[in-house]
Amino acid sequence: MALRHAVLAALLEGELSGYQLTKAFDLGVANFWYAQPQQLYAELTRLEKGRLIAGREVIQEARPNKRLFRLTDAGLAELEEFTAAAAKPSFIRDDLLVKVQAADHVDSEALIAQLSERAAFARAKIDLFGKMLRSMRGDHTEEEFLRHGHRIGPYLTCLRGLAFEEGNRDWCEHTIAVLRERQKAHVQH
Amino acid sequence: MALRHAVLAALLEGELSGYQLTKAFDLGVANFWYAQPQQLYAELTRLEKGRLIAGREVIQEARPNKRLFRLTDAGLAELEEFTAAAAKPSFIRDDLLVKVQAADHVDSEALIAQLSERAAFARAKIDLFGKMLRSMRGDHTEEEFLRHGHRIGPYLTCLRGLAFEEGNRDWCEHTIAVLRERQKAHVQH
DNA sequence: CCATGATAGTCATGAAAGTGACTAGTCTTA
DNA sequence: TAAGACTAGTCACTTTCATGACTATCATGG
Repeated sequence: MALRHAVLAALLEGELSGYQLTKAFDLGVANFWYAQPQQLYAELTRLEKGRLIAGREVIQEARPNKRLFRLTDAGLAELEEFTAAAAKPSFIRDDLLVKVQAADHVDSEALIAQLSERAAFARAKIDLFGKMLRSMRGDHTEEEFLRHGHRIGPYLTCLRGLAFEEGNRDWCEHTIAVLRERQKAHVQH
Repeated sequence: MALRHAVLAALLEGELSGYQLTKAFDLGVANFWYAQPQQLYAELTRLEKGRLIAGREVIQEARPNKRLFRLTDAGLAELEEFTAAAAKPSFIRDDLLVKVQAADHVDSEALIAQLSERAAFARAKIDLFGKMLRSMRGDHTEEEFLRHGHRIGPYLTCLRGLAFEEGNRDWCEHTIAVLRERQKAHVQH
C-alpha cells in the first residue's frame, strides 16, 4: 500500500492522465516516488475499481485518446487516514552502498567508475530540482513562498530530494578521493 | 538480486551466523541494508545451495546450536562481478514523503507528529552511527584511518548512513517549523 | 520516404520483499 | 518463581516491484 498512496498524492495536483503520471514518476524526475508505467497503469485500474479515483475519457484528434483521473472523496479520505497512520522508518537501500561495503575486497577502478557515474547523475538531479523549486516559488523568496504559498507539499518533498542528491554527490566525491588516495599509497609500496 | 549481494558483502567481515546477520541487518542498526530475519534465513539457504557461501554447524551447550557461514571463492567472484556491473540509480522511497506531498490537503497535526517521530529516530541513529564510526577508527583520526585502515568499506557506508540521517533530521525539523508557522498564520485570519 | 521519438497505453510473468505465526531452550529480573 | 527477553531459527503466505514484449497513431528531421 505504498505506490497506491503516492498516486493519490500526485492526483492532488489535479486531473492527470496515466501517461502524465508516468512522467512525474519517472526516475529522472521523481522527487518523492518512482515507478514504472506498467505499475502505474495497474495501480490506476485498481484505484478506479475501489472508487478512490474516477476517470473520464478524453477523445483527442491529433493523438491517442487518454483517460484523465481525479481523486474522489473516498480517495481523499483514504489519503487522510494514511497520513495519520504511523510511518515505518525509511533507510537507504542502494546497490552502490553494498558495493562500497565490499570496497576492500573488490577492484577499485570498477568501483570508482560507478561512483563517478552516480555523482554525475546526482548533479543532474540537483540541477533539475533547483529549476523545479525556482519555478514553483516563482518570484518569491523561499521563505515567503513557504509562509504564504498555497501548495507547499511538492516544494517540501523537492527540498528533501535536493538534499538527498547533494548528499549523494558529496559522498561519492569523497569516497572516490579516498579510494584514489589509497591506490596511490598502495602503488608506492 | 539485491539482498543476495548485501549478504555476501556482510560475510566479508568473517564467519557469521544467521542470527548475527539478522542483528546487522536490523532496522535500528543497518547502515547499508535492512532485511527481516525470515528473508535472511531464506537467502542464506539459497546462497548455500548455490555454493556461494558455506555453512558449518557449531554445537553449543548453553544455547541453541547455530550455523556459521563464510564466503566461498565462488561467492567472492560473484560479488566482484556484481561490483563491476552498472548500478541503477537509487532514490528515496518513503511513506513520509508521500504524506508531506499531500501536506496541503491533510491534517497538519498528524503530519507534525509523524515528522517529530522520524526526527527522533534520526537522532538516535546519528548517535549510533557516531559511536560505530569512533569504534571502527579506534585511536586514529578519520583522515588517518581512511588512508591506512584496512577495512574502510563499512566505515564509508556508515558515513553515508550518517549523512542521510542528518539530512532526515534537518528536513523534518525544517518541515515542522514551516507547518507550525502556517498554522499560526491561519489561525490569525 | 524512412527512422526516430513522443503520446497513450496493455499483457503476462517472474523476482523480491514483507507479514504473521510458531518452536524451543536459556538467562535475567522484578 | 513467574514473566519477559535473548538466542537461534522455520513455515506459509501475500503484497509489491520489476521486466520484457507488444499495439497504435502522429509529428519531426534528415
